[in-house]
Formats: sequence, structure tokens, C-alpha cells
Amino acid sequence: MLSVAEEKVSRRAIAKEHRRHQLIDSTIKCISKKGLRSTTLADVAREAGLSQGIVNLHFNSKDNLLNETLKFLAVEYDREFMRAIEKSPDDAGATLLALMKMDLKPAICDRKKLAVWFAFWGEVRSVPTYQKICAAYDDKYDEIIFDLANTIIQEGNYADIDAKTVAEALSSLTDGLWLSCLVNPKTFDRGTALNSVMSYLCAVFPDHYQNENRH
Amino acid sequence: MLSVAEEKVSRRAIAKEHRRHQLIDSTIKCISKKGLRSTTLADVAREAGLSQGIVNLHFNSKDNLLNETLKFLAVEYDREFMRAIEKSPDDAGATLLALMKMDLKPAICDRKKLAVWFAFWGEVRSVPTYQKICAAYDDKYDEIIFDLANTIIQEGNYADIDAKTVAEALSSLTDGLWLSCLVNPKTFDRGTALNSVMSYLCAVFPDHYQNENRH
DNA sequence: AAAATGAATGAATACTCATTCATTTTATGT
DNA sequence: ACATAAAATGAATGAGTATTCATTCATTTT
Repeated sequence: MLSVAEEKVSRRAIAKEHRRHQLIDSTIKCISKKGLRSTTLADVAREAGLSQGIVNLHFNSKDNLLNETLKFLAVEYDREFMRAIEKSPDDAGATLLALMKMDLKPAICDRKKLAVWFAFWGEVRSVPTYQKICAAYDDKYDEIIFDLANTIIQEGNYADIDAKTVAEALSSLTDGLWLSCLVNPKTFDRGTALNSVMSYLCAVFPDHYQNENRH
Repeated sequence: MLSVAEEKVSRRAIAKEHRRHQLIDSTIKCISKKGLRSTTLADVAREAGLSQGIVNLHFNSKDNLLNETLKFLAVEYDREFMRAIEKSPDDAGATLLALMKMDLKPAICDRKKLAVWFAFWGEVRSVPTYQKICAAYDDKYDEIIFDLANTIIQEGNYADIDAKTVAEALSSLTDGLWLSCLVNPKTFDRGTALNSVMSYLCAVFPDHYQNENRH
């Protein structure tokens, strides 16, 4: 029966995909612990509880493993981003806020994962593949945030405010808060970070956002 | 004559210091070109037009060279930062703006140099030395910006605005703009970046800053 | 049950690179 | 000019690491 044969084949394919995922996971753990510079294939294999040659079997080369790891992170972030949009009501103000909150939620704004992102950003200029992966996604997010800002500006008849400026400021703000989370873990806290974002939104779009935690 | 001897000795010391500086410079060039991961001591020596063993002669180890390189960058930034404050009039609003402009001026916000900063930030979690160097300076700048924001808030009787929040937002904003300069060099431009900063300042401190480029 | 497939192993290989050191070159002091 | 010290060289070393591959083992197909 063809369907059974296909099922068998795909079972193997699924197992293979599992292994790849497991190895990418190990890679992320190793990079976050030891940094990109001193992460070896032996480390990754050990972390996965597998043998020496396993990474080359599944990924052919270390460079390829790193590319796939970055892609994995990018796709994972993208899923969160798009889900945040879907779950939001059909309202530009609420959606924009939801996206900002998503950037600061523990699953995303987590030192372990940020260490990996920054490790790749540190190489972005010298590794064209990283550059391409990052830029493609960034462009997409910039445009989405730009559109939201535009809608808000029209809704509120805000004068002297440029959507592109706001979009760039908001993206940069969250990127910078991530760096702060990574470099100053003692002083960083999620609440203060969200306050910083809110301070901008409230000041620029006063009819859409109000500071709730005044005292 | 003792004074002559001393002078001679210090002439040697100066030459040595020159060499060290030259090697740190080569290191920065190499990291910005090839990334931290694939920068070798041979690369650094070649870039400086010197021999194999030269780095170990002057820095003892590669780790030490990298530490000293990060320190050099930190000190250089610090000098620019303090100079910007000194040159500013005795006015919190003007000083804060001057600091923001400094962060975006070509000598600071330059892809080559940012690549090196991000390379180190990528390892900051796994290399305690980097952590220490970065955190010490960051704390200092945060406090200075906090004080400026505080003064401005008192001058303008601004309500519902917390100086700490503003300080964190401004620092994060510039860090994020740097990332954008590094990752999206095609779309990044200094003017737009400054607009983003201005949009925040104008919105939060309307009595201190006005958007000049409305149209 | 026998044959075939492909996943996994881990020892062997080939190579890179930080570090060392014997030697040469250059600068300084008498 | 000479002697001494410091700086610089670059070949040699060896620890570390990505990659290869012959072999084993488990699963699937015939």
C-alpha cells in the first residue's frame, strides 16, 4: 500500500527533523553559555548527549549549523510576532501596544536567548548570510509597524508626527532595551522597560494611550 | 644625568605605547572586517605589518589583547561623552540633546566601530571581564542622563514623567539605532535616526524641545 | 528470515592557530 | 665606536577542533 509506505518514509523524516531541532536547541544552549567564539561541535554534540560526528551528519558543516540556528530563531520570533497581531483586536493602537509587550515578554526578552541574538548580530557585518536573514525580517516588521503608526496618526489627526520616525524609534527602543537586559541584568526590569515604551507612546499619541501608573 | 636618563626611558615607553595602540587598532580593523570569531593573531599582526609573535610580545595573550581592545573603545567613547558635556552650555536641555547628537555623529555611529562593539556585546554574557567593563561605564552614563532628565522635569514642571524612565528610554533608543545602523545599512540614515530621538524629546519635554523640520 | 537502508558512532585525519623561543635587528648609554 | 638592553622576528610546537570514514546497530522492505 502506497499510503503505508509513505507513512513509513515520513516517520523517518520526522525523526530526522527531531534530531535537527534537538541539535539546534543544543547550539542555542551552548552559545548562550559559552558564547559563539568558544562553542565547538563537540560541545553541541555533548549537550545533546550524542556523538562527535553527529552535527556534520545532519548539517554537513558548522557554518551551516549556525545559519540554520539563526534561521530557527528568526522564524520563532516571526511566529510570536504574527500571533500577537492575530490575537489583537482590529485596532491599530491595541495592536501596536501588543507588539511592544510581546518584545518584552519573558519568552522573548530572555537573557539566554538574547545572548544568542547578539552573538549573531556581532558577526552580521562579516557574514553575509546573517545579514540577509536579519535584514529581510527587519524590513517586514518595520513596514508593519509603519502601517500601524500611520493608521494611528490618521485616527488621531496628530500633527508634526512622521510614521516612519515613530516606527524606527519604537523598533530601536525595544532593541536597545534588549541590550540593556543583556548587559545590565542587575538593574534591568521588565516593568521599567515597558514604562519606557509607554512613555513614548503616551507622549506621541496622547489620545490613544494614557499612563495608568501615575502616583 | 638623571633627567636625561629618565627622558630616554620614557621615550622607549612612548614607543611601546605606540605599538600597543597600533596593535589595538589592527584588532579593531580585523574584527570589523572578519568578525571576532575568525580574527586570528596572525591577522592582527599582518594588518599591522609586523611579525607572527608580536601580539604576545606586547599583550601576553589573545584574551588580554581583546580585553584591552574593549577597554580602549570604552575609554574613547567616554572621552567623547565627557567632551560633549563640557562643550555644552550650562543648560540641561542643551546638554542632553548634545549627548544624543554625539551618539549619532559619524565618528561614533560608524558601522566599522559598531561591528566591534556588537562583537563584544555578543560575548558579554560568557566573558565576565566584558560584563564588568561595559556595566561600569553604562551605569555612569545612565546616572548622568538621569540627572539631566531630572533637572529638565523640574524646570518644566512636567507631570507624569519619571526621570528614570526617560533615561532608560533614551539610552535604549540610541543603542537600538546603532543596531539598525549595523544591520540595515541600506535603509539607515543619520537624519532619520536623529528625528526619532527628537520625536521622543519633543513629545516628552514639549517646553524644552520643538520640532523644527515640520512641513 | 534475509536483505537493504540509513542513522549513529567514535577513532583517525587534517588543519588551524595561540604561544614559545632561539636568533637577529635596533636603540640606548658609556 | 662599543657594549648592553630592548624590541622584533619567524620558524617550531602542540593543543584544540572541524571533518571524514569504516564500522555498528536498529529499522524497514522484500
